Amino acid sequence: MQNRLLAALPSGDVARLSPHLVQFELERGRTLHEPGDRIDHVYFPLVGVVSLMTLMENGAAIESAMIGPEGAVGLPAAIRQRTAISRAVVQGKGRALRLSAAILHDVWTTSPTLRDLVDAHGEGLYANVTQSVACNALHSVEERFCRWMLSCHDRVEGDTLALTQEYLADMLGVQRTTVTAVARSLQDKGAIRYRRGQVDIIDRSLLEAAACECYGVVRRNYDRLLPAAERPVTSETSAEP
Amino acid sequence: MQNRLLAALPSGDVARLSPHLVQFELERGRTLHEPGDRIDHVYFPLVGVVSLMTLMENGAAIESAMIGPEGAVGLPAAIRQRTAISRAVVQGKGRALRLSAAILHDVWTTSPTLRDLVDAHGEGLYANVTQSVACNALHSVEERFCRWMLSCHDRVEGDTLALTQEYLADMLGVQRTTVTAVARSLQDKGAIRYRRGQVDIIDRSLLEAAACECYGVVRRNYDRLLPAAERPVTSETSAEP
DNA sequence: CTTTGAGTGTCGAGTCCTCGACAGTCTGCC
DNA sequence: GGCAGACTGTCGAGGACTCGACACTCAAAG
Repeated sequence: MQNRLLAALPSGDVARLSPHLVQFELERGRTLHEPGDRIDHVYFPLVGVVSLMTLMENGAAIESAMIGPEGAVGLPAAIRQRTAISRAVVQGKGRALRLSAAILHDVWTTSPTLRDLVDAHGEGLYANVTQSVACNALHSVEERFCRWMLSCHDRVEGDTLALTQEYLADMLGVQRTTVTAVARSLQDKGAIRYRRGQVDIIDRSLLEAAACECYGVVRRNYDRLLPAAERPVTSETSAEP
Repeated sequence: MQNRLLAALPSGDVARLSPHLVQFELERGRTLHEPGDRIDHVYFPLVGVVSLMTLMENGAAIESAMIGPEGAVGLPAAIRQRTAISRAVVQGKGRALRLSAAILHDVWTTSPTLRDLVDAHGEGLYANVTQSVACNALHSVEERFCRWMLSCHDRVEGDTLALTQEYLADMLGVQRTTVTAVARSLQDKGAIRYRRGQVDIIDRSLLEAAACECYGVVRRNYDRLLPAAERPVTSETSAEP
């Protein structure tokens, strides 16, 4: 699996960037930046998920967007040389390529393709957040739970997600007991199976049926804006086993 | 009252833009663009509010952001020559300056100040939407009602807002009966007074006390990113009568 | 092998908000 | 002046989610 932004760059740009791309292990729970931090590095996930969290004054943190191999963490802020406005937390184990913001900015000034990609990424991210505004106001916890599982599943390898119900409750901004009830119900339906800190996706189509439209809307947006993923993971394209 | 983006431009840029700035009346309820529309014009509100709405498949529309004299409608899409992703609806009567996207793009290519302002506007808007994600998940209807009233009050002249409870219910994504109850309660407290399709703000400090933190967070963000408003409207800066 | 702590199951009271329904009231228009 | 339509008031049943509490279970560390 590869990063869709890097994959879309012409070879000339890749040649200029690659000497500065550093392999970086995404360790679960690690914070990449806090609100107010200056952005010195950009992370291009290859596998794995990074959550962008909005912090509230009482310490609550809720996910505003999820970034995986379709994007990069810190992109707009790095280019504009600004500070971060959210907290970026590694959600699931994975790998990324790290790049210094200065190098990225250099290449950005001379590469129209990179500029286009940065813009496309920004638009996809904005559309994602915009959709979440509506989603959090209008959709049930079960719908949002399923949307979240699917988004996550798209961005990692395999069908097992390492996360606790408490963690997920924070992401969604609800009580743990509510997550427990929803998870239980989805397990009874055969959509997922979970153990301590681990969720297996058993039947993706059941999740898709129970998720709100927001999952598909955001996904189609990215597909429209960025070159196709190397390994498509939509159910429509999956072959029989 | 003036548009903060235009006010921050150097005189050379203003000279190039002003022949193409057209006075435009913001009429309540008018749609400036729909999702998917090509953006041919950008609107710089002088007084009044435009709501950016996210549309759902079932026809529901919910506000993702509010734009007034601190910003512009269609900015990022016009510069990048992309299509709109939300519906833009005029919320309250007002005036704006309209500018062709092509002209804006021309000046943008040569003016670093304009590029900075566009970036700042984008960051403010993104921060606004991000905050709303959390707000919609965590805050009560009364808190969000107050946040909305304050945001709106900042962007119009006078203390009277022309809007129905049904309209506001749509914006917040809740039932009208809930809005009625909240409005009633705030009127009893002496914060507002309302009649058919009209709300007077009686005691702004009561609204501020009942609003969630999101109002202040977003406002301070814009103040940090853009040059100060001509007519500050924060309670802190108000003088005694 | 035991202990410890993290993760999950469950319960129940209580609150917020939904959803549908209908009655009243104001405004503008004919 | 009266009518139609838009706007607001109110009610009540019901559902979704909160909030605090406590018991249980598993996994890893000692």
